[in-house]
Amino acid sequence: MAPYFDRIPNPAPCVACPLRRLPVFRANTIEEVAFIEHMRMDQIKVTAGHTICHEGDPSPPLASLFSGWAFRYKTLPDDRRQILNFLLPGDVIGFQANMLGEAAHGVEALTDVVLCRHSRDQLWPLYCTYPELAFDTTWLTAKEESLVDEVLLSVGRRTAAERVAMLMIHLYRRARAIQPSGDDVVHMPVTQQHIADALGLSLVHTNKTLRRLQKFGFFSFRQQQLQVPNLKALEQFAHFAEPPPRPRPLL
Amino acid sequence: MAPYFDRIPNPAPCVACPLRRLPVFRANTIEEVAFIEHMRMDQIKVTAGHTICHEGDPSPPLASLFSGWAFRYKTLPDDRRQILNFLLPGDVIGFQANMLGEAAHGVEALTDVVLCRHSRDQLWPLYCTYPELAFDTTWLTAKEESLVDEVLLSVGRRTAAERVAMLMIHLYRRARAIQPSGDDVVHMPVTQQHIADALGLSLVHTNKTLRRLQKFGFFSFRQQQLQVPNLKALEQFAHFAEPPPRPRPLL
DNA sequence: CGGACGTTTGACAAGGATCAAGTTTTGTGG
DNA sequence: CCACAAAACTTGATCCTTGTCAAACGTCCG
Repeated sequence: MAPYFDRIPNPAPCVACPLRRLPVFRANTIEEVAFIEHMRMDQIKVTAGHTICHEGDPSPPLASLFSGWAFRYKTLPDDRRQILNFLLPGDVIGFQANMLGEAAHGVEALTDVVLCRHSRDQLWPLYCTYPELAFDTTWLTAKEESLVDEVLLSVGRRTAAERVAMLMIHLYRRARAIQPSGDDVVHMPVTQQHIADALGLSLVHTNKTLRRLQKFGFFSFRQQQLQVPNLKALEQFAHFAEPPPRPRPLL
Repeated sequence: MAPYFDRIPNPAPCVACPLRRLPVFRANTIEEVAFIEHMRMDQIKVTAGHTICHEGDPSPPLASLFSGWAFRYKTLPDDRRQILNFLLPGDVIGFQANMLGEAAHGVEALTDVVLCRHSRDQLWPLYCTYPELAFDTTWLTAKEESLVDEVLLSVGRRTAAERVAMLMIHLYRRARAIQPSGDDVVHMPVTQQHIADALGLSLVHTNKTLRRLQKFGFFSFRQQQLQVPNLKALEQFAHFAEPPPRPRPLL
C-alpha cells in the first residue's frame, strides 16, 4: 500500500527555503543549492498519523522534512513499539534505509507534514560531483547515530524521571532552534503514548512521572505546549551534557 | 593522558590484509586499496582493558579494527555505563567522532587489539577523489546506526531474557562471519558485566537470566566460549529478524 | 599462597508494569 | 453551535520484573 499523500503544485525554489535562513543550518554555495533543487523531485504533504515509510520497505523514500514533526520507530511482532527518535524540520528521512537497501525502521507523521522528495538516482551523482554534499550526508548520518546513542544511554541507564526530563530538554532545545520567534514556549505535538514509546516506559508510568516532574515545577506540558522556566535546573536533574553547537547541513 | 599503545614495526600492506579475503567484505579496486594504504598511518596494539578513545576527546583517533574486540560506551556522571555496541575486526572506530568534531562516546579494548590508524587529513581528499570510498564510509555509518537502532529496540521493549538472547544471536552471527574456520563454537571475550552494561540490566539479573536460558538449552556460554546448538529456536524466542545479507565495505 | 576478578545464589526492596475505572479534551456530524 | 463519540489523560490498587545487598565460590596469576 502506497503512503497516503498529496503532491504540492508549485514548490518554492530551494534558494528561497525559509529553513536556510536559520542559523542552525550551515550555508550552502549557489551550486550546491542548485544541485539539491535538481535532486528534489517534488514536495508532498502527508497527513498526521500516516505512515511515511513502512518497516521493511524494500524501496524506501528519500526525503527531507520541510515542515511538521515525524518519528522513526521499530516494532516487535507482538506490537511493542520503540520510537528511535523524533524528526523535525530540516531532518532527512530514509537516508539510512536507502544506503542499506531496505528500511529497517518505519517513519510516521506526528502532524501534517511537508516533505521534499529526492531522487535516489541522484545520490551517486551527488557523491561524484559534490564531495561537500557527500560529506554533509555522512555528517547527518553520524549526527543521527550520535542522537540514537544518547537515547540508548537514557533508556538503558537513566531512571524514568531522568528519561522524561532528557526528552523534554532535547525536544525543547530542538524546537526552539528552528522556531523563528524567540518565544520560550514551544509546540510539541506528541501524546504521552509517544513519550512512553520513545523512553521504553508504559503509558501509565509515563503519565505519573510527567505529572510529578511538573508538580516540582521543572516544566509545564499541557495541550502540546511545552514551557521550561528553568532549563539549567532540569538539565542538571537529568545529567544532561550539552553538545558543542555547530551549524548542521541541510539537504 | 594519551592512550596506552605500542606501534607495530612493519605492518603488512593492505592488499594482503586477511580480512579482505572474507566474503562478508566487499571487494575493492586496486586504486581504492592503494588509497586506503596511503591513508593508513600505522598499526598499533592496545592491550585489553585500555581505553582507545575517551568520551569527550576533542581530537579522537580515526582507525579500523584489524584484530580483537572492543566496544563503544557512554557514561553518566555517577558512573552508570551503557555499552552502545561491540566492535569486531573490520569495524571502523572514531568515524562519527571525527565527523562531529569530538567523541560523544568512549571506546575500550576488550581483548588485546590491533588498530590501523588512519590520517584524518586524508578524509577530505578521500571524499574528493574516491566517491566509492566516500559512499562506503556513509554506508558504514548508516550500518552502525541501524545496529544501535536495533539495540535500542531491545533495551526499550524486550524483556531481560529476550535481550540476552538477542545479544547472543547477534554476537554469535558476527563472530562466525569473520571466523575463518566454520567452527560452530565462537570466542566471545566479554564478561557478564559487559553483557549487563550492553543490555541495560544489573549484573545479578544478567547472571540469573543467562543461567536460566542455558538451563533451557538455548546456548552455552562458559569460559568465553559461546555455542548455539539451535540458532533458529533462539531467534524465534527473541523475536529476531534476520537482516538481508550483503557484503559490507572495509576501509 | 594470596589477592583480584569474575561468577553464582538467596533474601529483600523497589521501580515500573498492568488492570480497571473515571475524567477531560478533541474531533466530527448534524 | 451543539451533541456525541473517540482519543487522550488521570488516578488508585495490585502485581511482578528487575535492582540492590550480601556473601560464598571459582579461577587465574603473580
